[in-house]
Amino acid sequence: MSIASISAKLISKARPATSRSAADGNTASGRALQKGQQTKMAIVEAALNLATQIGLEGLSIGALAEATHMSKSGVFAHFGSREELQISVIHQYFAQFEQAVFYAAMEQPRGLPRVKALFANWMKLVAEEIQAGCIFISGAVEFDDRPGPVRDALAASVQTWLAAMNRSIVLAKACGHLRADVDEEQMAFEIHGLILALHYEARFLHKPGSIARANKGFDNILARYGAPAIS
Amino acid sequence: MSIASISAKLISKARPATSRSAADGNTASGRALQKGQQTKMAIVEAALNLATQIGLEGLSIGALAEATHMSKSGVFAHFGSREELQISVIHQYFAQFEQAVFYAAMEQPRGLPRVKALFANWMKLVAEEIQAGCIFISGAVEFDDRPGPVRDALAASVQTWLAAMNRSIVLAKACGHLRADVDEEQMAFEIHGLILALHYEARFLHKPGSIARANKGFDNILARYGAPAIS
DNA sequence: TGCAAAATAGCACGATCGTTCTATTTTGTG
DNA sequence: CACAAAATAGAACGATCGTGCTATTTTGCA
Repeated sequence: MSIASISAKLISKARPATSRSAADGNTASGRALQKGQQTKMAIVEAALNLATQIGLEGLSIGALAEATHMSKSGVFAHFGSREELQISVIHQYFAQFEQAVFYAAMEQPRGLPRVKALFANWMKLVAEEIQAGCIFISGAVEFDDRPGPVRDALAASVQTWLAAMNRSIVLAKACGHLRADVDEEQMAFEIHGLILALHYEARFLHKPGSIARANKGFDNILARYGAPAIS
Repeated sequence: MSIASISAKLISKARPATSRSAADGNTASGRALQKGQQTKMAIVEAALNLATQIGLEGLSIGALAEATHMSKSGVFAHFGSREELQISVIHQYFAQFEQAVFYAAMEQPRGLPRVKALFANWMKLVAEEIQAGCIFISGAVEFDDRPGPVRDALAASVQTWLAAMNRSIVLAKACGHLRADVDEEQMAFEIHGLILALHYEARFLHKPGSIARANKGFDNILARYGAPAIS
């Protein structure tokens, strides 16, 4: 059994297939149409674009209706509530994140190369998000003391990703690519800090050179935690 | 001229003394009353408590009026606009931050002891803010693409603090407490990342052990950047 | 103790929000 | 083509928001 399948199972937890129609949920027979699903996907995509810029909380159905050239109620009917819309956006973002960062790195062999690839992909995404904004970061601030299903969905997505990152570090240590006394959680924590500092200093403070500093920070971490033979 | 005075001048940039009254600003003669200032301070303090929990954007005049047992217009008259209220909250937070983190560390001798004290005070504050929330972090997300005077005030406060932190590192290097080839900006960046990771993982994810990891991360940074004699 | 000014309250406004209800249009299939 | 179901639109609701306008109360000094 390959590591890829293990980690894939880890990160891609079952989510309820973006519940079909409105709140009451297709009471009638299961005659499956498709136009609705199609426009729903388009709405979620537009909502994701809006949410990355103004945040999940700033996302309003009125603005989304205008962006999609639809009526408010037309948009609303697809989700049944604003919370459900926000959760759909989170799932959509997670799917894209999973593809761009996680699966793209699974081509690398397990161990240090995969850890490096995960970080590189993560960096690449966040670097793009200096313009667009990252809802894993903005959402954490918006919902850090606002309990409910939106917060739960967001925290679950983030934790799934961080657990996958952590697991790749554990594997790298098991492969002998890291020092035997490495605290994997500690290493993951410090890497997470680099990403957050990049997002903060580049996106909010417009500080130049932040990308290079995050990369340098990762090199420093590897120099400390890497096995002497590899460094 | 002591370092303290230099750094104090650096961090405590002139701010316009919390402009007296409402928007039109005391058109009449300069007869100085005091009751207004007093209640205004109380309002700002209550507003800060609200803002740390629900964010600067979530801060509403109605909720603030209820919290202070005043009328909406009574609260509003002290600021003239919501933006001015938000700016007052930022200045208030900055003043408290300055006192608890910066000035409290100026007692330590320049160099590594002062850098350690600055980080320790910063950690102590953020650790408390795991419950309360930090508007330097939440505000950065809320205003990272919302230009205007509120964003300007927030960015100025944060940059003032980060510059002070940076300066203490420069001094530590000049004192020979850090390696001669240390990139001070890089070191400050990595420290900032530890603080952000702590806030994220502890406040949003409720992950235990985050405080210890941030402290360990700081030790790791010192081990890498510290002068060999001190380490 | 008066009296002007400051401080506060009360009320209403336009706008926007999420949501509900009821048409109307569009879709897919018998 | 017809017909039922799905998809969308339209209008309206109660609530909340920031803000302006007008009393009314409170304050501090002559």
